[in-house]
Parts: sequence; structure tokens; C-alpha cells
Amino acid sequence: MTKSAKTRKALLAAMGPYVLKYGLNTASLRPLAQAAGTSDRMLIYHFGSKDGLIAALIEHLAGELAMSLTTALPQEPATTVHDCAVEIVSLLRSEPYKAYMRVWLDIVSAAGQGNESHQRAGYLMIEGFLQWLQFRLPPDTPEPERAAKFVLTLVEGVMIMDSVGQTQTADVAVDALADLSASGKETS
Amino acid sequence: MTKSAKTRKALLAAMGPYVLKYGLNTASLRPLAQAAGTSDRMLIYHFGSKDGLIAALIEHLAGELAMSLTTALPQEPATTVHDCAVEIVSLLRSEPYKAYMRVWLDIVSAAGQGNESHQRAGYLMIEGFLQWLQFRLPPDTPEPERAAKFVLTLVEGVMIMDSVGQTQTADVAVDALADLSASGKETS
DNA sequence: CGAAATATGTAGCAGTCGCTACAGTATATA
DNA sequence: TATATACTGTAGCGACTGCTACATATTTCG
Repeated sequence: MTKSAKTRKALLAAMGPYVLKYGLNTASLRPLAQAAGTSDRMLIYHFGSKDGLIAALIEHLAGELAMSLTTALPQEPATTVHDCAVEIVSLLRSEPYKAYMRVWLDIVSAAGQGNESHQRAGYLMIEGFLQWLQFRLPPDTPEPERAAKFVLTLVEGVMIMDSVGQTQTADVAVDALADLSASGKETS
Repeated sequence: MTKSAKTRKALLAAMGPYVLKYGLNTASLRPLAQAAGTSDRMLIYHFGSKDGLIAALIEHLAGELAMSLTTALPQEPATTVHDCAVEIVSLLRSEPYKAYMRVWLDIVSAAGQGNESHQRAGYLMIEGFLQWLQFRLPPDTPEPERAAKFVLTLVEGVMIMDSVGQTQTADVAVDALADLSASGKETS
């Protein structure tokens, strides 16, 4: 790795916590630079533009998140789809994932407003998340890909509910999943 | 209604389309004023501050949306929970609702970053949405409140998927709902 | 060693931000 | 009609935005 690439990585690592704390959409160069112990001048130098920096930050944080998720839960997958959803929601509500989810909603919002870079990044993050989730489902799940998409979509809905204080609605929604998936199985 | 209240309403009505087009989080006084045919000076005069204006805009748009939703779908509720979800997703993906959903994600994002005014507004919008949704469910739905929360949470997830270009994932998720709810029913 | 490439600090530009002081006009009320 | 209240235009303040010109180090390498 070139030295310049190492510098970039170090800067991103230093700015990551700042973004997790204060968000992505309202971030500006000078505060970011201060968090990284450098100047706006140098951020532009290393990342070309603010857009380049933001894209690099998203990639960095997405990588961190993906890495962290692979070891965050017990090796064994869940025993029911409902348990799987509960497990994931509980995880994403805990630190440090909560902060990542806030940034995630920033990305989603900007993507919705037409920011193509954010949209691409968001698309890929969902892809990765689906991949990860697929192997956390019960091994006997009939159509794991389909089930993963279903669970992830529901979980994303939970993130929205949480962010506006509708935690209880989210809880009920996840709970209702138990009824549905239970009705498709024999009683144990 | 006082004359000043009428002016406020007219201004909000003029700024609404601008917000629907360009988003809420990146809006600033001067462009908003231009869209309303007035000046930033007057916006501050009528709404006290930018925060006051944004809050009023959210309330205005939320009212418009709620009003529009009451007549947007056939009088008869859906025949299955799955149909209900499909109906709503299809509606929210069409104009003009698509634009409202983009603003909705702006609100969600800002609420997640700690904006209490946005969070309150978002909380209430979910409440209203739940109320509306509850009476669009099949009349024989066992626990309509619970089902409404479940469907709405899933629909919110669909909104996220859509905004990052994962429309197909959202489609599969909604489709998977058919399997689940079907498995709990007799085959017709 | 000396030249070339890389890295960094200083200072500032042109633009936007929310907001306000000041002055003035229109409108309503007494 | 006189006075108070509501409204609105002009102009600008101080802070912040992304970014850049210029000069200066520091490092790398033939």
C-alpha cells in the first residue's frame, strides 16, 4: 500500500467516529478536519473534493460495519425466522450499531433526493447485508434468499420506526412475525 | 381565521411543491422565499425562525398527505393482508406520493440525528398512518392494530429499499408476505 | 547531491447561511 | 383624523461553505 493510501486510511479512521456521532448529511470539511487532526486544505488534497471524501467515508464505515457484523452474533444461525429477526433488531439497536444505523438513514435520505453516489453505496450495502443475513437464517429455511429479503425489509422498517420514537410499533411488528411464521409450521 | 393565518397558509401552499421537489433537509430560506414569491425577510416575519418554518411546512405537507390518502384508494378494504400491502406500496410509489415519501425520509433522517421537532412530527405521522391503515385491512383481520403495525413497518422498509434502488428486493419482500399469510389460511 | 515529486501551512475568495436593524407603507381602530 | 398596529423592502452583518493560489517544507530517487 502506498504511503498516501495509508494516510487516507488513517484520516478516515479518525473521521469515522465523528461522522457516527454527528451524522453525514450535515458534516462539513473544517469540523471533519479538526476531528482528524488536520485541515480542510489537506482533506481536499487527499480526497479531491468533499464528494470524494464523503464517498470514501461511506465506504470506510460500510466496511467497518460489514466486518463487525460477521463476528457480532453467535456462530449458530437462529432457529426460526422470527428469532433471526429479533436477534438482528436487538443487535442493531445496541451500540455501536445504533450509530451506524443513523448514518445509514442519512445515506438513504440523500439517495432518495437523487444523490447517485449515495444510492450506489446504499444499494451495495443492502446486497452485502442480504448475503450476511441469508446465512443467519435457520438452515432449513425453504427459500433463504427470499426470506432474507423479507426479513431485511422488515428490519429496515424497524429502523425507521425507531428513529421517530415508534419503538413500540416496531416491536409489535417483529412480534407479529412470530404468529405468521408459526402458523406455517407444526406446533413443536 | 385571521388574515395573518391566511397568509401563512398561502405561503405554505406555495412552498410545498418546492419542498416536494428539492427536499427538506437541504432547503434554505432564500430559495423557499423565491418559490413563494416573497423574501427570506418575510418568511422569518411570518414563521419566527427557520425552525418554525420547517415545522410548519412538515405539518402542512403531513396534512395534505393525510387528506389525500383518505380518498386515494377504493372504498372497500383489501381482501387479504398481502393485497393490502401491495395496494399501499403501489400507491406510495406513484406520483405524487413518491415525492412525499422522499420528504418523509428526510424527516426520518433528521429525527434520527436528534431533531426533536422532526421526531415528534414523525411519530404523529406514523400514528395517523396506522389509523388509516387499520381500516384498509380485511375486515376479518383478527388483530387489526397489530396487523397494521406489521404491514406499515414492512412498507417503511420498502420505502428504504426503493430509495437506494433495491426495488426488486422490496418487491420480493412484499411478495413473500403472500406465502406467510396464505400458509395461515385454508386454500380457497 | 540535486532535482522531482509529495506533502503541508497560510490566507483568502466568492458564495450562502439564518437573521436583523432600519426605514417605510399600508391598514385598522379609536 | 390621529394613532397604533401590521406588514414589507433594502441592506447588511457575522458566520460558515467548498475550494484554491501561493509559498514552503519534506521526502524520494536517479
